[in-house]
Amino acid sequence: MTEHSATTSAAAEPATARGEQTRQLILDTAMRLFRERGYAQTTMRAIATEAGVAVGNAYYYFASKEHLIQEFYSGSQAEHRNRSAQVLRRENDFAARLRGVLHAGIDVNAPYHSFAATFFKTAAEPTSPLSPFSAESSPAREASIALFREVLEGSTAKVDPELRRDLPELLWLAYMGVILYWVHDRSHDQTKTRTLVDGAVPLIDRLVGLSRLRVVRPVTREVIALIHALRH
Amino acid sequence: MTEHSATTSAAAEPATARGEQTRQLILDTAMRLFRERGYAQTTMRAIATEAGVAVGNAYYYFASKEHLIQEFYSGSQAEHRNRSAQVLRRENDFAARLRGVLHAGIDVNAPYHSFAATFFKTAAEPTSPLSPFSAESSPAREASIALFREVLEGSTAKVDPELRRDLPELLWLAYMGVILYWVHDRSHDQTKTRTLVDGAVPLIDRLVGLSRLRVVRPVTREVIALIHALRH
DNA sequence: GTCGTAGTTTGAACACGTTCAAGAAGGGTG
DNA sequence: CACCCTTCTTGAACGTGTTCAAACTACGAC
Repeated sequence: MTEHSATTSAAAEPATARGEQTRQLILDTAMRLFRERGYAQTTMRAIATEAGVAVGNAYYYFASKEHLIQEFYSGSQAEHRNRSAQVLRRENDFAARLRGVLHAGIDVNAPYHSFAATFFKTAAEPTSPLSPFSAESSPAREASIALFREVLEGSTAKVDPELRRDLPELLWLAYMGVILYWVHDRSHDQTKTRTLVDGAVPLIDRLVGLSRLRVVRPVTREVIALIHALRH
Repeated sequence: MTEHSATTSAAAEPATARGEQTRQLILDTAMRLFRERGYAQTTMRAIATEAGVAVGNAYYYFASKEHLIQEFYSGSQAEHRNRSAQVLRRENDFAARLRGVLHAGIDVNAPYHSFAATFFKTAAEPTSPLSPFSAESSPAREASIALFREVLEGSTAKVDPELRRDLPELLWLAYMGVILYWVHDRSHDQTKTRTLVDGAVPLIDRLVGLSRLRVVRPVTREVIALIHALRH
């Protein structure tokens, strides 16, 4: 499963109302137990029992235990967009918009911090479909990048036109960095991650502003060329 | 095991020559099988059988299957220091030294790229003792940071004195970033990671050089203050 | 030589994720 | 109503990581 993926016996999309209901029941039960006991301490048997179905039934709808988490992932992403929309409507300063969206991302995920670690563990594995870089999560990634495109485009920021095209992806990458820090953040209520955001945003803002200066321009070009060469 | 660590029934350090021998035999067998078949495809039973011992014996010396990998981790780190030493003796230009050490890091790990992903998966989990940020791998981390301190101190680079103290840690962090990219790098012979290093090093070099300029100084201070606030 | 103890080794047993062949429900078609 | 076919459900069985009580080994003390 690790070295060769692809064999994932794709779980079924429910085709009937009954199916949809069962799927939702299993998912809700799983999420509840994950929150109550943690991911590792929640067995598939426990989920099935609590949901009142057979173990195999869970595997009819979800290819694996980890795939149960992917659901929460896309759910939280939608919620992230919602909460960001408020800030984006209010602000038009680039730094304020970026800061708002980053904080919104933390807000949305905060309730799951305790088992986000487990999710992250899987996501970090390159062959995993849950990896934020994988083809399988490409739609989710694109949606997230689109959010940062909106941060930029709705703002008054003046940016090197060539950088403008790639900046949303870079901001998304920075967001991934924030998440990475957040996952490891053991401080109370993850306040340190807030500090990181509040400290990093002005720096990014200044950097982006500088990108247009004639002296810095060549460096900007260099960076852009590099990330183009590195993209998959 | 995920949410609450600590319970790790610590595996024994061999106290006799016989023990030392068995431990080494198990480790060698495991590493061979990992390379031959990949991590996931290698069962503890297979390791035990091939090594000619009982399954339980492997667990006497290694707390878990993943702990077998930690051994390779510290081994590769020693090898990284060795190989870096050659470059560090030859060069005294900061960029050249940094580039050399980063490439050495990739060289050393290249043979294990196929299953480094699995290792990384575990290392990414915050609660794991294998995490490069964990207390348990603190000695390894310190050793690695020391390597980057040598990169800096043996060089002719002029650096803001306040930054000088923290720069090695930042370089180590950049190295972690390179490794992160490398793990996900699917290009032939991971040539893209080489591109990343060759592209990023001049940028870092320029940035470090700028840190002393009167205009940039306040930003430098800001960055330093931020990373101090964020350190655990 | 016998005993005691620390160190080592064993393999059956356990828990959990996952699979799969068999069957049940549901509902359209004649 | 009888039939078929898709969709869904079941739970026993499998493979694998891990545990543990019991046994074995080595070796110094007496």
